[in-house]
Amino acid sequence: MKLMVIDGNSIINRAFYGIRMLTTKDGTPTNAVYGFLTILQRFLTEEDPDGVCVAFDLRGPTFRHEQYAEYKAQRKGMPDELAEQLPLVKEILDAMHIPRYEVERYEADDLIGTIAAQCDQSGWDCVILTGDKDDLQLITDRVTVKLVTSRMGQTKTEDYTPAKFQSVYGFSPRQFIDLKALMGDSSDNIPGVPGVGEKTAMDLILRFGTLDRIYGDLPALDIKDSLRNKLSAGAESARLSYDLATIRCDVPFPFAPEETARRPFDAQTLRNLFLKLEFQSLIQKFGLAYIDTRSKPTAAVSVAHIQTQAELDALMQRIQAADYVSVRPLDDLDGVEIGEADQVSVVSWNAVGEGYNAFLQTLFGDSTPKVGHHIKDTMTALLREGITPGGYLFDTALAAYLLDPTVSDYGLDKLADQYLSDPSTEPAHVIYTLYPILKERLEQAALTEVFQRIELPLCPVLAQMEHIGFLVDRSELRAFGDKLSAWIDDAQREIFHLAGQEFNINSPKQLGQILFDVLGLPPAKKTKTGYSTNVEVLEKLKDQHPIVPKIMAYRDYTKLKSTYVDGLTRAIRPDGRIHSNFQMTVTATGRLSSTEPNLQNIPIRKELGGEIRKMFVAAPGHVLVDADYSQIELRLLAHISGDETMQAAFTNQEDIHTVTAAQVFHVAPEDVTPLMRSRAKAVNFGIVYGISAFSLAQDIGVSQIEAKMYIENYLAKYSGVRAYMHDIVEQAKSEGQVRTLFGRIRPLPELQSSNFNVRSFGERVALNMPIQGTAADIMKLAMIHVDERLRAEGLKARLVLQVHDELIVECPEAEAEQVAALLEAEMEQVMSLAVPLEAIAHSGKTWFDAK
DNA sequence: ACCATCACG
DNA sequence: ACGTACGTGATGGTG
Repeated sequence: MKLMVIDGNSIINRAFYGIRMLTTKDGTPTNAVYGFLTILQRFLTEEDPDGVCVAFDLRGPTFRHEQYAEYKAQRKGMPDELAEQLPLVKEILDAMHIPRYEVERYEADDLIGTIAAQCDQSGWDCVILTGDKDDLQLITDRVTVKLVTSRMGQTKTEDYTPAKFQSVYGFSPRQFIDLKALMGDSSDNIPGVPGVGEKTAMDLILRFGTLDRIYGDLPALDIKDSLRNKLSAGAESARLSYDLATIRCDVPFPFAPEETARRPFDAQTLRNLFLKLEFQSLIQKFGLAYIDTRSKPTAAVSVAHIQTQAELDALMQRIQAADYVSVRPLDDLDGVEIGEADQVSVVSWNAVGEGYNAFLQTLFGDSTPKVGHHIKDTMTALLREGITPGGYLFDTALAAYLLDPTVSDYGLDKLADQYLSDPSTEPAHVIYTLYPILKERLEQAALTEVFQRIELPLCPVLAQMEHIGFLVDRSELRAFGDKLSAWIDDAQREIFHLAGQEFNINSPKQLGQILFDVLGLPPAKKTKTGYSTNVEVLEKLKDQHPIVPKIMAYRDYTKLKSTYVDGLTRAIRPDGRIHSNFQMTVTATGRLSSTEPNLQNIPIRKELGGEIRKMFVAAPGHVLVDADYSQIELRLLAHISGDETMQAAFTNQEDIHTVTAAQVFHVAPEDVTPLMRSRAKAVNFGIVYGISAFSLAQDIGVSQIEAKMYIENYLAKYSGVRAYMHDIVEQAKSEGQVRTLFGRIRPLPELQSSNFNVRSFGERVALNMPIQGTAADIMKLAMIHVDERLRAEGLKARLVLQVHDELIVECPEAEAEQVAALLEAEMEQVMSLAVPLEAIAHSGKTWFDAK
């Protein structure tokens, strides 16, 4: 068994002086509390002790003052900002059910000594967490000290065992007292021997061991007479210091290690305290984000395997009488699990046969209220089975995503661990139990609107898109692939010839060796594994050796062949169409992602890449209508920041990059050159991403000084943007998160980091997420409205793809114009901003032609 | 499993 | 002084 005992005052002191000041909105200082809790949480995790407790000093005089009036006499009281944080720490420890000890007339050290001695007696190991070296004297085979030091905001610890102590000091832990008796301690006002400092004292202890040995035979000691005289004169002082420096291990207070046994936190109280102190990141770290007092212990869950039609009928009757049930499909809908309050029923095609399809029809129909987990996926599977899904109230995965979109996995096991006090092992029952809890959590986080208005209604739209897929011209794709193969062969042959040897061009390692070792070209950059050979590096080298442009062409061809021609060909289903997966719970900003295959990164920027888009086609007699938002993120920046100059540019339908160039370069708009416009465009993008002069310079190839000037000019002209950049970061720091205009959140624990890079990243995200995320919200709403209108107007047109600011609809040729107008209108009218939203539609037989 | 690279908004 | 723009996914190579 292992006990961790914490020197409360010492750790709180470290935290106070080691971390920059933090306060709540009403000015309560919190940095010491925050630091203490961070350290506590870290070592509870790292050490995983069986018991934990904290010892504190009390304000009044101690037995040492009675012995020696000067003891700690000159020590100033702690600053008010620190003193007022102490009761907060104690309140939090109480909510964590961690015992804390303070005894009149004794210091925390003495309590720790006594606790350590008790552990020794009871056969417990003891770890002392402290920032105070004095405790090193307590080290034994069972007692170790974790010494905390904080430098530059980084908390480090050193573990002192007897061996470690011996190797550092050269003598044993108990002799630490002898050392202090000789050298004294100015901060505690322990006198030591006048005239003997650290160096002399160390030397004496190393040679003679203890105070007793030194004074036992002072006249015969082999030392200089001057030192002998000092020791002699200071004898009484040394004895006193020895006494003062000795930590008491027999403080009369009742203690048994068992009483420190770890207990669950009072999660509700703790959470409320953290909310009051604005410790959003700690709510996450301590796993308090999802607690709910109303989650009661669940009754035992029975599992019934439905075998007969009669059982199935009985189940259906219960389902229709219930407020809701949970549904979890098994093996591609060959079966389903139904969750109710105290039971789970498994229904499978194998077991019930005939009646299964009718059962599914009712179960997934509009009039059966139900909840699920990743319901969009279930809906897509249902459409494949010819069933139109409806009646979904809730999706536990989507809810968990909205509560924290930065999590990588919303598996049921994980959610049960986080949200439920008494996790059931039956997945369908977990969904059933999670529903009311997550619903309440959404409400508390003000996320209900995003859930009800955006995420939930988007599910059937995406399911429909996945179900329909995008038609691909397989034979054209194959023909293009054959062309690429021939070009790749040619390029490879020439590369081998120019290199004078064969090697794997796809291997950055081998390519680096050829370019920089064999051919002697100058390496421009390195990665952590070797030379960098990326396109920027090759671009710089392309005039220095004919092999370089060949390699660039080879890379272009192989990328197109492997990822697009071969990759997409593999994804074509028997219906000739590609059915991508639109993930709703992946991005931290609220965007969708597209996988297996990814249709959101089909080439367009380079000419040859555009060929791939020509393979995405409309069915015979149909066309594609493609509509995209123009400058949606910059328009949102203009709206959200309130910058009137930028708003005017959009309201007057001016070209934003040209206007920006005129502002940044101090010229009239008609005098803006293409180079100026393209640089201004880079600045506009950079601003949205949370710009730095370094990166902007890198991006557009100007000096850092020049880039800095562009940014300065930009922010001088768009002063509302400057104010926004400042204000949003401040707001994010105080709230621990940012929000889109529709209320979607992203937590930002990075802003609390003591690491400069991590914190800077958090600041950039705080700028960007409200913009990128609001654009995502707007697009999702547009999709819901477009889908609704297409159906309401009886059109055959259907959405097939979304690429963040672009929608693609496939429709009969005759519908093209109506659909184009409908798309533009619905996209533009999603919401009214301080600037107009603009969407432009084109149509064509291929995706390439429809842009 | 991770890295480097490169495709997109 | 820090190290360097936001959000993604697929591929081939490597240890």
